[in-house]
Amino acid sequence: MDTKTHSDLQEQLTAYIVGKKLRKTEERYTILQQISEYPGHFDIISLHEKLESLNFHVSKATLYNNLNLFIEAGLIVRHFITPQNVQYELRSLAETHQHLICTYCGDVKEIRNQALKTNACNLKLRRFTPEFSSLYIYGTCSRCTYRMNRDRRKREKQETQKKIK
Amino acid sequence: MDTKTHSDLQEQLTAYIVGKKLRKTEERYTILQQISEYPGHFDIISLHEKLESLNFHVSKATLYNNLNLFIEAGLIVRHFITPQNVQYELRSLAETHQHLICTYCGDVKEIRNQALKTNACNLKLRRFTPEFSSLYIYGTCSRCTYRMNRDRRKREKQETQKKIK
DNA sequence: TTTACTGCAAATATTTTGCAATATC
DNA sequence: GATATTGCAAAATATTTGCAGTAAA
Repeated sequence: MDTKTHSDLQEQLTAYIVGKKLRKTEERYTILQQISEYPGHFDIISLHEKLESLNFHVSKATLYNNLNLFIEAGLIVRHFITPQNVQYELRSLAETHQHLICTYCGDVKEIRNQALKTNACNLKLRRFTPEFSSLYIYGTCSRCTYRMNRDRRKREKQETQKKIK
Repeated sequence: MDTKTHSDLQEQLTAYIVGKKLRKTEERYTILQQISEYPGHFDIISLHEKLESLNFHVSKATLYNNLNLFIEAGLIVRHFITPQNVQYELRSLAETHQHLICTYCGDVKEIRNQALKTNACNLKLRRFTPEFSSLYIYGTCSRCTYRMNRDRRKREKQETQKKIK
């Protein structure tokens, strides 16, 4: 685990909390600590279970509240894969990759492609200050491509046999 | 309204339906017709109301089913702004712009920036066939920036007056 | 005639909200 | 001491599912 990154996160959180005159609660720092240990995406349920397994009990409401706080503080980002599949990720991690999302099964993969990195955050826009950008590439994963081809072949075979009958 | 685009859409839908051995229902073509008239984003509720106002009654379930079908057919795309704010858009429109999403108020704006257009769909990826890509730029809209600065000034003023007392 | 599609309502899943208790500043 | 934060449960919201009836092929 990259402890430097984690203490950076702590500092960022503290700066945000102090700036907004909010309160430094144990929950906030413990939740952030656990988030910093994820090597990639996580969802609310997984995070809740992770905390429970450490005997650190927080309510879902508190998790939601604090994840929103972390998003506003720029520490994490939220990926809306589907309305039923919302994933969170450290912003510093999210900046390193793009997402492939299968339109059929909803599977998410990450790719690292330098050519796709946009300079969206350096844009000078009127009436908007960009902080972070995400590129989502939708398409068909190999498993779904295979499944669909197989189903089509099966269907065509049935058609042929019907005609023979 | 661009009728050429709309008949293109109809043709695409028919091709998809025939290819998958599905059925050409009145609902599908009427829903698609109404979608083609949107100049930008729309959500399920707006679409439902639009259809109701024409005395064309379809259930929400049918709308959801068919929007999913249209997505699979590549006619429309879905933008997950937040879990409570899911927007749809003609794919041909979505390809022309990028999205600015305010982290604080959830407001969505569109920008057209040629430099940000990626060639993600031309990528040769292993185990994935890209169809469509979306770039989301998160940040702070001018209204929220203003609101936050104003609140901070107000807070600081209160602090000062407290010390004076 | 087969079965995909639709409508309705119930079920499911996720996130938000209200409020009392607690903890931070 | 003032009030931000938490936990709990209820409420609100969005989407999916099951099933009976309808309609396309």
